[in-house]
Amino acid sequence: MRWRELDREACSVARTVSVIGDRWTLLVLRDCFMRVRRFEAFQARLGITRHVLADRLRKLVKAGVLSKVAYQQRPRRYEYRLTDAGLDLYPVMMAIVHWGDVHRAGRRGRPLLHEHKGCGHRFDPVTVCSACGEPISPREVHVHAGPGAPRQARAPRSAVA
Amino acid sequence: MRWRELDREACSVARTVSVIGDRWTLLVLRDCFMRVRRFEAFQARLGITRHVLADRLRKLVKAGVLSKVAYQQRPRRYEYRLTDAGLDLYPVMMAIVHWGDVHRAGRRGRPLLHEHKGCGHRFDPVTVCSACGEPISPREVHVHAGPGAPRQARAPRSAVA
DNA sequence: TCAGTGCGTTCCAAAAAGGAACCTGTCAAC
DNA sequence: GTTGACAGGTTCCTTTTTGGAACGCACTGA
Repeated sequence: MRWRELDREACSVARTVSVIGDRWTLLVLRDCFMRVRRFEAFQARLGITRHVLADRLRKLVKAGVLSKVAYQQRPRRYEYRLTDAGLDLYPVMMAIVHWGDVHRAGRRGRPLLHEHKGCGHRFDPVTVCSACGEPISPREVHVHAGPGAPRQARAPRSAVA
Repeated sequence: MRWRELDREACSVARTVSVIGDRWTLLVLRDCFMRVRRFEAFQARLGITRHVLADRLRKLVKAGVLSKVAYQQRPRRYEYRLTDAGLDLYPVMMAIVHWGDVHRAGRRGRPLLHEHKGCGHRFDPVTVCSACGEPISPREVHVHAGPGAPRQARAPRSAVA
């Protein structure tokens, strides 16, 4: 299977991965959430080659995750900002950060701490059920075929995808 | 920056991405959560080349996300199962699935539906604050340097990483 | 002995990434 | 009016990583 075919799979993981499933793309998005917006800034922070950066930004714009906004005319310059769809990737980022905090913090501890402005406390992200509010775990979830399932899909009895 | 240097960054996103930030790795993990465990099964489902599959499984085992368990002697055969650290990636997977469900479902609707055994309802994953239980959004989060922050880090005033 | 199964490895061509230099507008200073 | 700087790319060439198909090995069972 090639990269371009991924988004045609009847699987939400495959479709999302076709947008963000790349090491540089994930790091670019991390920086976007840290309010980095300009080509030179991404390049300096990431140490990515300019060629690859241009490619990734183009793809993210095309995917509707970033938008290119002119911040100056003559010469015309653009910055890249998260769209609403891009902001919706926040739970993905937080889940990634949290896994790293728990499993890769090293002996010095986690690099950053998060504070929730709403309640004023340090916190960790927790994934809960939208119906009952309890935290979810793989063993407590059943999966059923949805309306967009491939025809004749046998119910996959799985925990996720 | 090369792939191998990523895990030395003082950033939980970079460290996690150095483990799972690859299109095939994410799809392999998706299948792991769907109870796929054997080399042939991954290969048949994913259409990944055997070479790359062997490489990704090796890396995931080395990273402590999967473990190799013998399920038969003579000839010795192994299957790959999620470790506890691997199971902890569940929130990442669910966040990815959910983004795909919302933004890439297409007109037929989402491929799969999730049911929470605990409460018996269909649900979506929601990311909440561990302190107050409210859903979190990028604008409501402040970031502070933690104990593992790089020296002289100016507080990055950012939403995530 | 022969076919089949499970899990890889090897080999080669094609695609993607790394690295450094170069190009294009525009302004401002010398 | 030439030189430099800045922002945002593009070009060119080399090194790595994939894709694809074939092959190897250790068994089993007929």
